[in-house]
Amino acid sequence: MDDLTSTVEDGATSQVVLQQESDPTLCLGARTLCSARYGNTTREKLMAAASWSFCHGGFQATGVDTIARRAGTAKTSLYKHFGNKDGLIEAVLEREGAAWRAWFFAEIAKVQGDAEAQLLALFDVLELWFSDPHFFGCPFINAAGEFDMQNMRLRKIIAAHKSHLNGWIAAQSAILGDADPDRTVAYFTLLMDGAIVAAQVSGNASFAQHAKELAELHLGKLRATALVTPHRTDDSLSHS
Amino acid sequence: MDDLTSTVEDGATSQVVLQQESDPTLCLGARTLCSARYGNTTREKLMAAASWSFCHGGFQATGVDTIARRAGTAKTSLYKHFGNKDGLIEAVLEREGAAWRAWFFAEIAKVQGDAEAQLLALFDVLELWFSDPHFFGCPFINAAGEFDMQNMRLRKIIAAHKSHLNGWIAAQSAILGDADPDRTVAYFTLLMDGAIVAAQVSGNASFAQHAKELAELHLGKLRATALVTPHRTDDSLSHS
DNA sequence: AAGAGTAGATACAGATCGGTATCTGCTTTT
DNA sequence: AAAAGCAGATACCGATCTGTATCTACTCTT
Repeated sequence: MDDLTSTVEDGATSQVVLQQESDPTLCLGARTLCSARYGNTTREKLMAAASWSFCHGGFQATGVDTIARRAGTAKTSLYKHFGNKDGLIEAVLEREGAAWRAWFFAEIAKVQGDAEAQLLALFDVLELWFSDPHFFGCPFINAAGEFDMQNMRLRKIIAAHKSHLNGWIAAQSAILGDADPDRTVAYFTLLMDGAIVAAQVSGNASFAQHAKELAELHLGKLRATALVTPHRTDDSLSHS
Repeated sequence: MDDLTSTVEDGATSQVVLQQESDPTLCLGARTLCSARYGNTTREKLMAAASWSFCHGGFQATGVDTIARRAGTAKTSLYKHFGNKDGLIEAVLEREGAAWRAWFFAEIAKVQGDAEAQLLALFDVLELWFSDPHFFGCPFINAAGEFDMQNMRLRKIIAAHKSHLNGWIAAQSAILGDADPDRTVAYFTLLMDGAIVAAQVSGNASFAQHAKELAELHLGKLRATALVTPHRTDDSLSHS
């Protein structure tokens, strides 16, 4: 709680993130994207069934009949609630994304330490995620591969998800005196996406630790330059 | 002395790779996975149409009728040649993988320099790939997200593709005196997969350069520990 | 010239796809 | 108690899916 509070106060973006993400109805007991706990309403049952089916069998390959049957509801209820299959997909992605972020940041907040420790703990939480037997990769990445990226609705949802993550990373790196947070965000995006895909394809969760090692290399260099020039830009550094 | 020749002679694995990959019928004029040049036979036309359709619209969402229509052939010919849709998918993945690797290593070989320069040039070639307007991500990664990884045929094809890449990376890092090539291979797998996914999702090819920068961090540390006596740490690098 | 192999065209099969219409209950609100 | 709304059940729609059967036409080999 202490670490979480200080982090939220220091990072303006992460404050917004964590406040938006708090959803008591989620009650994340498990850690995978496909196993967020849902309620007993028809809508919740449909989203739970759809989430599991989409993550496990793909979006396009999973039919609405399968989802309705798995949810124990009527197909008509699915269309009354979500309009069409695309609406269901979007609702599932947004909900699972919010549930994942809530779990992710909560796990990170358990770790004690400064901003650098928090940033590195990110990869330990990733490894926890990869180790779940129901880990099927990141639904957002899978959706990006399955659908055309010209799909603007999908682009928007994925961008919002990444924006939450990037905001937190940028805030943490700013605490460390990072003169170029955008670069650090790009590095972390690379390492996270790479670890997710590599772990998914190989079935080996240890890629999270390899990503952590590469992140340590960057943060180590960051710390060295931050100590030398606390509030200087990179250009002035190269001329010295 | 040709760089390619020396590289092949030095790395046992890469020698096997490059010899296997040489296929005169491919004649790669373009650089995307979906645009390997195919012949005029019915089988070639089918594979060309299937490759483009699968990469552009996904594997499961693309029907065999669409492929046959695009190829200008009869659907019966498709089933006579490939048995079923899965056979066609596997043939396309293997062929496109071989074509991509042939193009990839040929582009790298154009770069002059030692093994470290070659390893870093890898990311410049990736950026070239990302910049292609017909870049739809890596078909192997997309297939991994779309199909269950329990699919053993698919696992085998993807593993073979990755094995080719990993063998070359391990050989190059061994030339540099790397005491732990497996670690370097894991790092490069991470960086390549991450760059591919990040570029695909964001539509920004510059992630290849960010991956290159992270690789430079690792290779720099590698060079320092290889040249300096083993007890020396990397902290001396920061103020040079 | 005869036969074999390849490929095109067409039609079809059985299943599933996304999506809708209709009707019957049940619960909640007023 | 009456009204309103939600959800289940069923049947159905047209389209598309993978895969097959059949028949014809062309080319290459012997």
